[in-house]
Amino acid sequence: MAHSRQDRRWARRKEARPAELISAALDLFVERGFAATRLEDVAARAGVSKGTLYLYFPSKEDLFKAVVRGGIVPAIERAEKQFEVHRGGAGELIRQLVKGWWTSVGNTRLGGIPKLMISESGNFPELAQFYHDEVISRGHRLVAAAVQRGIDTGEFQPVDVNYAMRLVIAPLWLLTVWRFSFGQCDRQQLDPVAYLDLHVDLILRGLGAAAEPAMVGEQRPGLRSAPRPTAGTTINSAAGRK
Amino acid sequence: MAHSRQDRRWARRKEARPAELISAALDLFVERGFAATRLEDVAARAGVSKGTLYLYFPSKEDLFKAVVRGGIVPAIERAEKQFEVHRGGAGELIRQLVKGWWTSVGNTRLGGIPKLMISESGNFPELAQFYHDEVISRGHRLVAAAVQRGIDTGEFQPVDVNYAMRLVIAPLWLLTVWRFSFGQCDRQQLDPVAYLDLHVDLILRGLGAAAEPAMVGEQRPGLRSAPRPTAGTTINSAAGRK
DNA sequence: TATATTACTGACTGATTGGTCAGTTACGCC
DNA sequence: GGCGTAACTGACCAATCAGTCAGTAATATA
Repeated sequence: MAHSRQDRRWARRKEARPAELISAALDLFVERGFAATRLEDVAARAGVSKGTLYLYFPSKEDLFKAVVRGGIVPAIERAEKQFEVHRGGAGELIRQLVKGWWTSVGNTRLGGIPKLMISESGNFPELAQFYHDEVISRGHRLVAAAVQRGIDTGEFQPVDVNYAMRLVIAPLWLLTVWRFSFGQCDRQQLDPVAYLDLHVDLILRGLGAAAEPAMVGEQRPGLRSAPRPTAGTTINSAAGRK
Repeated sequence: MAHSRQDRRWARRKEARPAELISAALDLFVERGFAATRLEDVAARAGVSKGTLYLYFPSKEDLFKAVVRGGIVPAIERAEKQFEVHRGGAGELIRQLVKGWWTSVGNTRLGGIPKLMISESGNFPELAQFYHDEVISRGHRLVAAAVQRGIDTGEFQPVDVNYAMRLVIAPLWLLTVWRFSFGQCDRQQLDPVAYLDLHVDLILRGLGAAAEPAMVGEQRPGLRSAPRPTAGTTINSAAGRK
């Protein structure tokens, strides 16, 4: 044997390198932003030299693209599946989509990508377009379809779906973006799950068919206010947790 | 006379320089981000040379601070005045605060600053802290106080004000951030005023005291659903505009 | 007009870093 | 064992740009 394991200065690992480089790049891009991340650091974190990085990615920009492509697209596809499978009220669907987003994006390392994309969109219009077409517009379509379904069944009021959809996702944007920007400045840590719960409670209540006196008796089963515990308790459940 | 107006290569304008430099820097920082903005370009846009810029601002970072200080802080102070002066329901107060934000920040050049701060917060923790203390936490306090007032008067349900406050402002963040990130990618232009109107309609409806059958008869005067035109019409007013 | 003051200029420097490539070394194959 | 291939290294190059400063010219003052 020419080398013991310790002697070996490096090993050939052609298959593993790209994923390891992308993972390292995700960490550093999210942590420092695109411009402030040095490729030498990315390479070092992946356990290789800068030259090796350039064997797999022709430029810094291409590495950036690979990070975005690899991380987010699968998540949106899972959400689309979730939508197709769902049987039940639109309100419950929206609740589940929000929850799914939290577990598969918001609460993972991927949560840094939205903020990263916002920050760098100006300097990479082409990449912004890609992200918009491949992720954002699909997400928008999904949520808009859920809202539309609620309107069609009479569960929601006939609002403009395009605006309502944006109001549904706005707090999700804020949550991720916040964590990677002013998260450190905020002394009080808020519980993301409680925050999202309250958001869904409020927005569904806001969207819900008017609770006019005449309608109280003939509320549809899907309507949010009845099936869950007392509205006050539910909405206020956020207050209990620290 | 030594020089005609055309001959003169430059003029002494000590008083005007800082404001002009800050204005130029605001444009370029918003357009390109902090790292990608070259000070030579800022100086050129302000009609001076790079050396002059350094006569007024000791470093790029200090210039950045000056941009933030000069632009946003006065706006938040105006909002605080608005709060103190207001007489009327909490719902109407929130509506006015949102409207005021739109006219004095969202719909002006200053609208780019929130996105700028989000993007650069990671690389300038000290500045992020400054912005957080001087702008964000004051804005939070303001909106939280408005929500609290609504709860105290019984106009709103007893939700956790800290979470509700964030839900009130989330769509405002999204609106400004969007314009300076994916705004170009979006083919459909949405009307910000209609968007904000719908937001306020929905969130106030969501926050509103429960319209339980028993309570319908004894709604307080401040309650949102009755005083405005039919809920359906109002909420849907967004749909009408293009 | 002459002189002093200082706002302003712009070429320069030093540090950083994206990207290159000639050389080195692991490893498959005979 | 030894040979060929290609994965990998790291010193190097070139471009960029924040920040400097010796010099220039506008203006105040006398």
